[in-house]
Amino acid sequence: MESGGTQPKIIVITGATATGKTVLAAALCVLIGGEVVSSDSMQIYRRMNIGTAKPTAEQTRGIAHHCIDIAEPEDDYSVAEYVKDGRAAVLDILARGKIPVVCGGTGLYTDSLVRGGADFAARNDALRRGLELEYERVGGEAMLERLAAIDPASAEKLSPNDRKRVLRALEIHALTGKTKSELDALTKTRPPEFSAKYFVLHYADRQELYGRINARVDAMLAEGLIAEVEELLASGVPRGATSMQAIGYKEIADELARGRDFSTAGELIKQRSRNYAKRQETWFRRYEAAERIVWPSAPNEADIEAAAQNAAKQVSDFLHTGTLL
RNA sequence: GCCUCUGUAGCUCAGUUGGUAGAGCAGAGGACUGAAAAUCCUCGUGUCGUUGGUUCGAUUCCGACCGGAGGCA
Repeated sequence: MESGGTQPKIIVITGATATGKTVLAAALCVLIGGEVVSSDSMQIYRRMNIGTAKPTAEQTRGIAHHCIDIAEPEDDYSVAEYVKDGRAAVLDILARGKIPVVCGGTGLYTDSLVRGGADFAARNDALRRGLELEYERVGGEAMLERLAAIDPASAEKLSPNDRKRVLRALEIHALTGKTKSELDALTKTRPPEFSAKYFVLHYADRQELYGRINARVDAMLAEGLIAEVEELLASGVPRGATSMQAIGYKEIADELARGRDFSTAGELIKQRSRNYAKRQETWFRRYEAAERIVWPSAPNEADIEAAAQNAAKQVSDFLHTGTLL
């Protein structure tokens, strides 16, 4: 792979919710002269602070954080925009001679940024609406058959119930004349835009993770998550907005409209967060070359500092090696 | 005290006109290329409340008992 080696190098810190990404990223940046580029699909939105566990002033430790608070909750932000915004932030950091540390739990955002490239068609709302109506009318089986006729490779991997993906594949074809599998193949053949060193955070066992998540949800509720959601709704953010699909927000919004039983809603939020963390873990399995950081069962400041020191050393090795494939 | 309904998977409930049972949710695992904190796929043995009876055979029918809900006094 001698075509590699010219890509700018960046660092990635990821892990399921509540694994301490934010704190570690800041500690690492302090040591290596880095700046954080968030790859979190919900911290993007302004006025959504408590429920997205946005880094607090003392957590950032004076380190610049990019791609946070860059959209309004009523906007429907997406990966497409993120790749642009994140890329711009990374290049800017690099241009200033600093090290970009991409930190966040949204695997698609992280990997899309690293991979780069924008061969795909941007989403087209009018077209998508039409496809959705069509899906309602003829059903998933029929839509999947339609996809199979033009792009059998993609169709084979999808379930007729996976509405989003079936429609997106159809949308890509309608917009570009090319199939999704063709475009996928294209992006796979060319090297990623950035050469990234991944660190993935874990707890020794799942129960530990779940306990952390549960405690964090309780803390969010205590810090005023309900009021935060009420304010968003009062200011006119529609309940169907992408931002309102965030775990913690949709459950509270539902409860505000219904019984106002916030302890039940809290349990639901914990459960959904646990489900989400599991999905994240599944996603991270693909990072075979990643450095895994496993926390001791009750990590304290010293543990975090030690992990940061260790990571800093690996970052330095990474930065000084020639080509990495 | 009497009457009615009810007791089946961790939870909510289906069901078997008698041949030992199945959905949703939870849980576990997996996928994921511009909506991703989203979306989707796979995995279901549990004394069918307890105990007698009828029967070749009962979770299913009958009786008693024990929980639960409602009604009448």
